[in-house]
Amino acid sequence: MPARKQARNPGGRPRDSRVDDAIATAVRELLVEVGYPRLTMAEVAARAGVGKAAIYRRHATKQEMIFDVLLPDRFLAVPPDRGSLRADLAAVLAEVAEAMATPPPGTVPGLLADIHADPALHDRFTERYLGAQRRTLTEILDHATARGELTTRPDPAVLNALLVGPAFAWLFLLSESPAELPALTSALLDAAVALATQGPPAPRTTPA
Amino acid sequence: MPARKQARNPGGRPRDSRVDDAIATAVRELLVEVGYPRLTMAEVAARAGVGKAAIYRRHATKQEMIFDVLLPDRFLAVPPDRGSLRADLAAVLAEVAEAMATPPPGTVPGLLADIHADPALHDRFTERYLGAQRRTLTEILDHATARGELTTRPDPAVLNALLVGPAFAWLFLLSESPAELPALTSALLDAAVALATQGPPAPRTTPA
DNA sequence: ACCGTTTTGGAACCACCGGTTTCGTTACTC
DNA sequence: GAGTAACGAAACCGGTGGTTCCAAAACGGT
Repeated sequence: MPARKQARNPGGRPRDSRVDDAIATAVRELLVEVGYPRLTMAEVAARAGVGKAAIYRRHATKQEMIFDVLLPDRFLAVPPDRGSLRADLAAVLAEVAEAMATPPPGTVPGLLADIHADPALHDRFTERYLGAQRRTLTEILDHATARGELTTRPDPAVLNALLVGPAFAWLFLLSESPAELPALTSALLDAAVALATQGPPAPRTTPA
Repeated sequence: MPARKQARNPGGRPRDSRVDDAIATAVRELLVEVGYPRLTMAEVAARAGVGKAAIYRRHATKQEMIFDVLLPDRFLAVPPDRGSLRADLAAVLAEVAEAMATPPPGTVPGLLADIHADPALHDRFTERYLGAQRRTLTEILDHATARGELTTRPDPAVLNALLVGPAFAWLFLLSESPAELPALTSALLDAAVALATQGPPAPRTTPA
């Protein structure tokens, strides 16, 4: 049985918050140095200067440890209304792009593989990350609709895939440089907003 | 030192091709049943009815074994000219989408994580997969340019990210159903072709 | 001041994994 | 028939994830 995540204190020694920070820092450093598959719990403990027991008291498994370090609770807050559909989408897309581009290249795919392999992790990811993102996009669409910027209201999931997907493929499938991400997302946003305001493209004249 | 991949026979017992098939089948089955991270070489050997030595005689590591099984040499052949930009793009996109959607959900992210962690694998992936895809897209753009379907010629890597990315995110980030992939890619193609033929969208009137 | 509770770093422990090697056997070429 | 290499099976090794135990230390309640 994995260790519990939250042991409430009616008494006894409180947790040392510097241990939490040391673990998180060690995980981030080791992800950069050895990559996701070669990260070991023993090395995290050694790097952080803590015992393995202190780690397992906070995180049940290696996968959850990395998940917790990379996706803290305060991920994707309520979106501020920036006055236009494009600005709103640019803000959330920039936040997602930065979250994907910050850890070393193999980290996000590795974490996704573990998420797909473990139903419990998959559920946590769905609520914490996808749910928040869906709510954010829905709110952005509400604002755009109120402004009259939309001719049709797209499905949030489809919109999410269309916006985040290219940056995703750019970084992890093509292994291209994060430096060129802003240009890619900017062009993508121009195209998406143009289509959304002009209505869907005319049906093609040549048969498929 | 890992075992060699190709030991040519001037004499001696030839390789049993049924062993190759048994290994590939076992890998595919086990990927479905236990997922990428929990696939073990011992179980592949047991499932295939084969000794571990026979596997390592063909594939140097577990990562390369899965890579070889999932991305055989004959991946992405020369693209037939289907007469229109949309049809050409639809053909290559359908092929890529099928390759991503066929193995179980965690497989592609897991393989990508290993590819990013191992420079040798990364090189093989870049030439075998990305190189072929880049050549295919370049050829498609040549045909479209000759037909006068393009106002500006996009960069193949950007085009690749814009086309494949949404399907990528749809399957592995959002964990949505592969059944709805054709609708997603079809709408995406309509939009992309409309933009490519009409020229880039008009610059936005509201400031960013 | 004392006691019970909990966390601390450190170390030991276990089952298992990836990878290599060895074994006797089998199938093919020269 | 001699030589060679692949075959299935099994043993082996270093290392890993995860669990548990330990004595010391830090806190709240009384």
